[in-house]
Amino acid sequence: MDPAITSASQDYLKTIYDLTERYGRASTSQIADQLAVKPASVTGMLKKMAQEEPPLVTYKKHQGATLTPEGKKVALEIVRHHRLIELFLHEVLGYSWDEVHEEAERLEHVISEDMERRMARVLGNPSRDPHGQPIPTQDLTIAAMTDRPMSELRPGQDAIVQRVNDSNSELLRYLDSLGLRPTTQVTVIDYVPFDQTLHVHIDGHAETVVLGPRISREIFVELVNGT
Amino acid sequence: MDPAITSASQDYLKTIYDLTERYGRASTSQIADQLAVKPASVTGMLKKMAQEEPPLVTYKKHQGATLTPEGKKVALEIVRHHRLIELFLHEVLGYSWDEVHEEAERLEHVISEDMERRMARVLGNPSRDPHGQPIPTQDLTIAAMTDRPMSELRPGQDAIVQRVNDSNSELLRYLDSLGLRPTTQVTVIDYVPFDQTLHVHIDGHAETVVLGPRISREIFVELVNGT
DNA sequence: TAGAATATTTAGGCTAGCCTAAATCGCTTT
DNA sequence: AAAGCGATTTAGGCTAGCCTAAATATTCTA
Repeated sequence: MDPAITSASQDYLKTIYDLTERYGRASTSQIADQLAVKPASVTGMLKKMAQEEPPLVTYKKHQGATLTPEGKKVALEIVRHHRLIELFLHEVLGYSWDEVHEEAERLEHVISEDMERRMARVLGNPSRDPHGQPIPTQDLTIAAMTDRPMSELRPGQDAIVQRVNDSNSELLRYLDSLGLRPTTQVTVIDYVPFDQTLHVHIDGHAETVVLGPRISREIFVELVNGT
Repeated sequence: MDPAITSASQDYLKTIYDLTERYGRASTSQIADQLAVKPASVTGMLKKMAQEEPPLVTYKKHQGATLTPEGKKVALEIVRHHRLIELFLHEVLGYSWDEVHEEAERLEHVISEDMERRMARVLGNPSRDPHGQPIPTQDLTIAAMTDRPMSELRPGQDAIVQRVNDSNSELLRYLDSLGLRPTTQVTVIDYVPFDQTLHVHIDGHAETVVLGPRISREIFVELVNGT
């Protein structure tokens, strides 16, 4: 048994993938934050993972971690598990979109490849999870996203919500109460640079809502035509 | 965090429950066999589990382990998980009855009570798993079985298969090929004391099959009327 | 009742992942 | 160039679960 790939290392790989997607790099302290462990523990774990055979991460002191191609495969495998499970829980077992993440976090490490394929088939080989996040295909390629954070929108622009980060269930419940979900169309009415708030009209709703940057940065949208 | 109840201790509790049901007691070496660990490890683990607060097992040297009421609750919880998952995999994801056990062994430790209830509802609060084993109810009571091992049948007796042990997938495939499943009716044609084989007619099949004691002890049947 | 079988104890070792605290290193930014 | 922050190292400790081997104890069975 060379590699093992424990639950803990799967979490590290997933986190590194995630941070790299979102911020371009994965620093020790960011990883520590996300996994709720201490930076010293992360350093130790990264060193160990980098010298496994085959190595799943590349680690250079003071420069955080990068996934090797094999590491990225493992990460995408877990991401595929996670998102398929989320959709499955939503579609088949009636979970709401704010309840699926926690359950998926535990299940993603224990389902077989067979179960993964069966779920995918029952769901019709879906391409998005309940939050609009793309699901890697069975051969572990993931659709490139062309959307942008809603925080970049400015007054007059129309956009359609594509996806939302899934890990904050309180945020998800709030967005749901506002009617902000994938496919929802929004129009920016106003932007206040001082506190970076967007005043947004949500399609089908009378009232305008005000979104701070902590929220608008977690929502990704696609612009509508030439706005 | 007092009790923890790790995956490992759940496995011990389930095994003790199982052995007690089947053989009336759970000895150290039986537990060790079932869990594929060494007897010395079992002794250590049982001692630790017996002195937790609250204790989940009662342990007396050289007399194996017994479940306390709390321990039995935990065991039945896991059994309920296991059997619901097996049925769910079979009904919803199209697993055959010999494929479900292994997947359920891993999933049973990580699903939430919420997921358990949702699966039960989707399945219509079922009372039996794909092997005919009774599923504990949500309040953790389990139907008392009145069936007997097929090995006790004698020539002339008619019986209906109720349930089969689930852990040997090779056996399950073989039984399936014979048409021996829950609800199947059988008639005993002959019994050979020398090697304890039963010669059995299986309803809907022309040929008589011969079952050795290793097989007939794993199948539980209900006698038909006064045979 | 003796020997066989089963169980226990002891002593030590292992992996996996975490933790702490304190010291130090190195990059970045004035 | 110095300060400050982030990262790293070191040294030690922890839990959970296993393992081994050998000695001993108990219970069962012939």
